[in-house]
Amino acid sequence: MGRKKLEIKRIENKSSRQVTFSKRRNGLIEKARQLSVLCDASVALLVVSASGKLYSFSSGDNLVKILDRYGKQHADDLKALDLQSKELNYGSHHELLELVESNLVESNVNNVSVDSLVQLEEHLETALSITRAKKVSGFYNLVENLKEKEKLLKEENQVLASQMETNHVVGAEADMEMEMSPAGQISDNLPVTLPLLN
Amino acid sequence: MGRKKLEIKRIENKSSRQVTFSKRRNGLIEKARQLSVLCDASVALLVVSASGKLYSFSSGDNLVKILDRYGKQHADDLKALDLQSKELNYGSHHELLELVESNLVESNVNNVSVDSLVQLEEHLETALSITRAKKVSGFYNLVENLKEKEKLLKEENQVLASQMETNHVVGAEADMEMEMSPAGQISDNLPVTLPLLN
DNA sequence: ACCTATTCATAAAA
DNA sequence: TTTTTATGAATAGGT
Repeated sequence: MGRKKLEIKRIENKSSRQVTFSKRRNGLIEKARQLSVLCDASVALLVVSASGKLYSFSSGDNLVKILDRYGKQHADDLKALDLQSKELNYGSHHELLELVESNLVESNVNNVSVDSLVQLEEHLETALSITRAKKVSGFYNLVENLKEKEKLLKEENQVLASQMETNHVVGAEADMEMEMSPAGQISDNLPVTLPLLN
Repeated sequence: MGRKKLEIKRIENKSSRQVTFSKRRNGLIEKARQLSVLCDASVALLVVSASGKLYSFSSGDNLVKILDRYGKQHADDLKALDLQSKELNYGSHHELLELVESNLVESNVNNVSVDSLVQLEEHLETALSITRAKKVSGFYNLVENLKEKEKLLKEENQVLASQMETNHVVGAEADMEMEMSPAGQISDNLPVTLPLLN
């Protein structure tokens, strides 16, 4: 939207690249803000210039809230995982965040040593790691359980199948169709409308 | 930039808010892409709709490095989830971490303003959020697949069981032990050393 | 930074 | 949702 149409490829001229970056970055951040306001959405935007400077926007709610919000969509699954109440402990995490915020506010943007900030950051990271690790292990447990169930069900199928074969021999009657369907493949052809077992 | 000037405040009409969200979200993501290409910048954008859907863009693309960093022990699982190539894009996250580290080291623990540290912390949080959100959604997919498998296998069991019953009637022979083991309990007594099925 | 000619994004309507 | 179209916004190139 300028004097000329600009191809979307890396701008070679360094100074105009710099200028464009500056302009478009501001525009992008403003657009992000507008989207969050107009549509009541959570938006987080992060831009790192080629020279390494960082710029960002994040809609009112801090990122913890954004995550929570994303999580609510899957509340039922989380409930199923039983991760929401006891295993996960957002308490300390949250307290840390508050601590950081209040410290930074009270300090009036100075007075706090860089060292203590670094320490706070480390604490934050630790809290995040713990939280994350617990969540991940919860997922892994769920997945393990499901895999185990799957395995057992397949074995059960196996048993039933051979049982049937025995009956075949004894009863001298056969259902050829069944023998054409090895246990490992039957599932692919099953109708999806059969009633579920417990 | 439409037929009318739009005030930047929450759009009350639900359907036009939805439409606007859809359009502006696309526009924002496209702008983010353009900025990253034109100016050789790293950009990460995360949007969560009011209804909880997650949309994101991120410009980096060195997933392999992140995998190393994130933990080799999870590499296989991520591979199994098929998250490593397209869906997940940990590039910017990794770059950010490196950036933060180098910034903090180079600055010799002073010289960095509190503000910029705060900003760095926010950026880190953002990167973590994006990474986490994507990982979580990957897990959900895996879990869904496994549940579906489980369902099909149970149905298969049902079919086999009723098939057996039919044979029973025809063959007039029964294996009492089997009838003592309802499907739901067999699993508890199975050895855990059996080879895993595919 | 500021200035405009242009191109782009998008509000409203379908 | 997607398309169309009229119009307001963003911005490329200059100063």
